[in-house]
Amino acid sequence: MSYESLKLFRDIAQSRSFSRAAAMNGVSQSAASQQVQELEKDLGTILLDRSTRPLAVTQAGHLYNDFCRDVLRRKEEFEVTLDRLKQEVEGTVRVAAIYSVGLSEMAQLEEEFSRRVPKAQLVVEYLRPEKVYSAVLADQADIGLVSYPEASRQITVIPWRMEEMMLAAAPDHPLARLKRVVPQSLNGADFIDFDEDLPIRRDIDRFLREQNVQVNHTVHFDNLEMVKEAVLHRKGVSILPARVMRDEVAQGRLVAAPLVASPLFRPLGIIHLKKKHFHPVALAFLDLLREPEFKAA
Amino acid sequence: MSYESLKLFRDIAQSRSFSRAAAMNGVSQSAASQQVQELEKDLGTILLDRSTRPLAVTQAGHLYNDFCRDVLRRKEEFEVTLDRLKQEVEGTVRVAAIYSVGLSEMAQLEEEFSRRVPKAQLVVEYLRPEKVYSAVLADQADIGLVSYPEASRQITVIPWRMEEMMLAAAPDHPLARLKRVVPQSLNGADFIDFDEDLPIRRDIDRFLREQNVQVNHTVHFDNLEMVKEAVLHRKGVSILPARVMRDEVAQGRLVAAPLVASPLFRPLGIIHLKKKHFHPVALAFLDLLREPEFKAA
DNA sequence: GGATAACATTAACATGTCTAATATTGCAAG
DNA sequence: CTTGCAATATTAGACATGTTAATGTTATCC
Repeated sequence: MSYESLKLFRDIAQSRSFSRAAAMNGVSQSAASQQVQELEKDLGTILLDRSTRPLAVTQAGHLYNDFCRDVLRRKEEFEVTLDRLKQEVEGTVRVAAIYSVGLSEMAQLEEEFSRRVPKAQLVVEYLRPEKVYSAVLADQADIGLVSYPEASRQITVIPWRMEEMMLAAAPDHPLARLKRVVPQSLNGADFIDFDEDLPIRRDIDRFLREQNVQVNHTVHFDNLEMVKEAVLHRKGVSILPARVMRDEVAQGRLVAAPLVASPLFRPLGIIHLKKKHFHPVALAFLDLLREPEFKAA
Repeated sequence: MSYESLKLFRDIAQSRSFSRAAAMNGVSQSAASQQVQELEKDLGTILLDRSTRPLAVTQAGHLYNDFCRDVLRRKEEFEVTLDRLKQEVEGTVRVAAIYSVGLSEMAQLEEEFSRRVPKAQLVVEYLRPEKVYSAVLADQADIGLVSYPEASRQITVIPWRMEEMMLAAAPDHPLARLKRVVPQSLNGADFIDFDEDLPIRRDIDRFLREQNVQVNHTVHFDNLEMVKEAVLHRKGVSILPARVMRDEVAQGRLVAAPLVASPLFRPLGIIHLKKKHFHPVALAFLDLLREPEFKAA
């Protein structure tokens, strides 16, 4: 049995002709005849009465014809539903990102993406870093955007961009007058930290140690936004990615000074399940992410 | 696609294992794997996620699984309905017979048949000869029982039995005293005829002519029962099949005397459509009809 | 009763499907 | 992190199934 056979029988029963139905289905009359004979042998019943012209459909033939119609209709239904699902799934890219990738950045990305692939839908969710990992692991997000990305058994990392870190200070802070900062300038300054278990904290600590700088550790937070907020409120200085301060700098509420000598970078990465099969739309989004424009932004 | 494939996929999805489902369906694990791969290629979608143990059914996989279940259920339903139809149709033999085959004869046949094939049903309809032919032609009867059977383009004849014809007379008729009748005894007798267009009439006329007998034609009827009735009422004598007079002879209401010299026979035949496909139960009935017991009765 | 149009039959052939053997992969235990 | 086990994937060749083209048979019409 095959869908072609079902359709063929249905057409034979409807047109009351083997040859016409065979032609309709692009097979020879012989094939049609043989298929029905085989079918009748299997069922142990005559379905069509060929001893009259045009042929007659027997009672059992009508039952089988109804069966064919029902199955073919159900198949159509399945195919339509599947297409809808494919459209839905394959037209959507689900991204989980940490807050600090920047909303304006993502808005720009979304705009460009919908321009290039108009039928696609981009769903971005902003989550705390560990939630980004679990969203990707649970296949609730196709792609994750995180800082200091970590690969694991199930997760693959694609390096995305390196964000330059700068000294962050309130405009009226003494250090704010410096256009460019040598690390030693920070000696003894009140410093706003990240929590000790965060990779960014380890990176900054390493940097300060290498530069032989001793800062005055004051408060610490588990996320970048709170650190920035604290700097804004003049609780001290910190070292933050330049890009996340862009708005505040433009508004004159914050000063970002490049670190001379040895610059410091925060790596951002794209993570996804190793086993993930990306559909074309998702691949298009990945391509977009990796273009210089967005890598550099 | 085949029902086996549908069942296989359903079992894979349910058991969440290729190998178990393959074993259940009596095929190799390799075959199961290949079938699903082919299917996924056709549909352009992943149905099962094998990168986890046990495997996971994707959203599309669930859709397809539902489709499989529905089709298989519909197939079961069809098969049950078909079996019922077969039981109904193939368990019934429809017979159309002329009146003069004899009710007691047929009752005996019915009894014997239901003893041999208990699940079978025999439907006998008594009709005038031309109605028997049209019932067979219209496939309203599987088998027809007629005298002087005539084959045609669509009808096949199976000779059934030859019924000996005897002189029929009322017990007090002068000819009733004869144990055996030579045709010449009939010379000048009042004779009750069949209508001229009936084969039995032509047969009797030929017989009388061959024997150089001149009878006195009185009334004529279009059927055997009326002729017998007329003889009973002493309107004259006639020549009738011995068997149809059995009851009246036993009751002493009629005398049946064999015709010596050249006996006369009425042929009975089984007729059916040339194109007819007899099912086993019908064949069993035909076999019964053709057994010596019923051929000779 | 012969012509013709439809269905059946046959044999050669192509295609698809299965099995057996083997490679690869996911997972869990050491 | 490696190793072993169990599950799935891959491959090639045997086998079955379905198709075609040619030809035979049958129903119907005139």
